[in-house]
Amino acid sequence: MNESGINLATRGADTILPPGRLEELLESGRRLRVKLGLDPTAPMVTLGWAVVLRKLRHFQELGHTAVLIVGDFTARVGDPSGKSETRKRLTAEEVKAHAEPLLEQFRQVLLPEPLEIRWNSEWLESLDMTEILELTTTVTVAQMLERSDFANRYSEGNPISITEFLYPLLQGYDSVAVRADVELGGSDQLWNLMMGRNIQTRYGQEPQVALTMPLLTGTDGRNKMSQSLGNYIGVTEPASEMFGKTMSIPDHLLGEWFRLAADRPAGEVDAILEGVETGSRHPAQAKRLLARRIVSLYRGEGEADAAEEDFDRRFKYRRVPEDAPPFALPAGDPVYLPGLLRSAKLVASASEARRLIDAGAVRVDGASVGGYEVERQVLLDRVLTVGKRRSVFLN
RNA sequence: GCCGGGAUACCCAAGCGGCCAAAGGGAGCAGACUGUAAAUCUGCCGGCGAAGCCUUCGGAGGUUCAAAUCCUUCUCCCGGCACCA
Repeated sequence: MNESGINLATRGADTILPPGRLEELLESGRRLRVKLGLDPTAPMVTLGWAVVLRKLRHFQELGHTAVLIVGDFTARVGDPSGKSETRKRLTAEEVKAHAEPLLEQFRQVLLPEPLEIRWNSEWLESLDMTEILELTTTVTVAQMLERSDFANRYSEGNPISITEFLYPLLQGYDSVAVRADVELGGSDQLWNLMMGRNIQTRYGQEPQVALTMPLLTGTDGRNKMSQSLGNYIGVTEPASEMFGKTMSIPDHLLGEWFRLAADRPAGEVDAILEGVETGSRHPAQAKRLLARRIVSLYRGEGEADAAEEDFDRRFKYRRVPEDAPPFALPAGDPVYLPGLLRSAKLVASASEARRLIDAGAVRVDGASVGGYEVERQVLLDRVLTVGKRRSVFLN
């Protein structure tokens, strides 16, 4: 194993425990089994999830086996990590609805091989009470309560269910089931990953290395990226969306995003940041580069170029977008615009449409519309936009 | 189990018989300025082919010309006490 292999494996990592062990494993020349468990709690892979997925991919690139565990069973238990209250438990149906689309997206980030995809219901569903009791002997209540999330909740008198105590045990058992050498996770997963080590030891296995990645901050620049907060970019989003959303992130996220979202090596990131700091590189230019890198990763360079051109047309030169999806202009003349905007799904309600028309935000081929009634002539084969981001081509 | 406090729009939070589609803040959307950054400023922020009407203030029922506001009841949350240990 050469130096650069270790660099790739550890690039961007937050914590790697125990110290030195990962290097040993990498140098051993053995093909490692690298585990990443993701609970299908939401239907989309965001750039946040992609951070750990890309880390897994790094190991694939080094020839190691990616063992991706779909936590279909654990999603029904509810991970307490980082939570100030009990996490919602998903039903088997919800899990199933999420899992299929997720698999496809996982494959989009990872290499086709070496890849092993496992569902943890495979071994967790059939655990009997004897084995569960066995599992529970590996931790004490005091150890559980050391975790900051539990500690806070306990001291504030908030409820902690026994189910939540079980979660890290089950996740640890996953490591036993797949014989993991390394387990990856977000930095909020460190405790769970360390529990995996305890449990592996209990089952006579060599304990895994725990490698955590920082949690990616969302497009709002404040909270970690999550689907429930709406501050995310999905890996399946169209190139122009990805590009535009990236351009809208606050400047202070540049370094973090270059490193984690665009997956660039530290040296390159430092050079760019230095350029921005010394004024030799404009922040907006750096962000363009970032956006192009991210889009290239998931859509390819061709689409990245096209997305940038589209971005310029739309926002820099304020021209009408070329990729506006078509929408069939309904019969009738004149056209009742609020109704049209609603049925074209550019707005949620006709009331909202009226307000936006009043505010001058609704345009036909770039020209503001004054009233609610518009002649058919004026709309046919034109691009209708609401603000800068929403548009349709009427035909 | 008992006593007390509470539940208001996406979130926080005022209102406590008519002037309430409901103050204020945050988030969000649109506009100005920019670099779709930050900061700042302006407007909007339940629905409806809309001077009017309809639906909303935890659920159900009631009082009243009139209820987010008063009464009854139910559900859930918070504090204290008791029970248990």
